[in-house]
Amino acid sequence: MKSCQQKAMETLLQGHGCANQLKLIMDHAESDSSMEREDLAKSVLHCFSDALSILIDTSDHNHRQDEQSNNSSPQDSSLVRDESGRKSSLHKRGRKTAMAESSDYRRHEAPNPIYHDGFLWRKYGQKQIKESDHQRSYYKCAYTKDQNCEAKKQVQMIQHNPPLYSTTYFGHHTCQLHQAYATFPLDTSDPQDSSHMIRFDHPNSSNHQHQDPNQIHPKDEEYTMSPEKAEDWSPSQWMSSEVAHAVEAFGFNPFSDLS
DNA sequence: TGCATTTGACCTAA
DNA sequence: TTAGGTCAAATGCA
Repeated sequence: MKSCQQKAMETLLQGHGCANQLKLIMDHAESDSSMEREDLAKSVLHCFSDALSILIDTSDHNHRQDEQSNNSSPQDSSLVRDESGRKSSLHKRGRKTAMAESSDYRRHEAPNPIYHDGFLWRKYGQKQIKESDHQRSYYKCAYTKDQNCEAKKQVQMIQHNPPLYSTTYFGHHTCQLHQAYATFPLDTSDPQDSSHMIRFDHPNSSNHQHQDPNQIHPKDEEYTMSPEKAEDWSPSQWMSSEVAHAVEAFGFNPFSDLS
């Protein structure tokens, strides 16, 4: 397992180096290096996506090991317990069973729901689950139709205090994610901001309307970000929780040098 | 006006 | 019959 962490660290360090190079190039924006910037942006995004995959897999593996040790009873082996000790219906019935038992099923639990995990999601449903006090949100890849990508995820609060969210991924992304990100817009209208923040936006998405599809509507009692608060955003707030935790665990912040 | 989200209805497996 | 998953019209926002 340690090798996975090391692999993730190496990937993050690689991304760190690319980000630094990008910063240097942007500091000398008068030079015609748009191609180089694009390549570096690609590299940075690729590194974080890879690290993210590694960390999610690692987290999930640990979680399953915990479950196996906690559920030593054979008849309980197919059940997942949430933090309150309640047996989740995740593996119990219907389509859920087929989805959950597929090899493409990955689950992650964190104090914050994973909104910015490097992929662009579109919410297509929300449901009150009988055995849970909280609603479950259903997301599918934004490129489901465009690129026939079948990746999906479910986000559900499983514990209120302290908050704990379960994010379950189903299927693999078959969309050309990195290709799409390669052309993401860096808003150079404000050089200060552009040198501090790399946004994981897609130019064809409606994010240019400042409507983040991953942002939960206030109605959901989830999180929204005011412009004042956004100024105080640290990487741990806008990166996925996995990457942020890795940054903290490995004792460096790849973006701290960018200011 | 176009887009994403919301939400009630419908579908389907157990 | 029940409950989880999905669809699609309605709604809201920029």
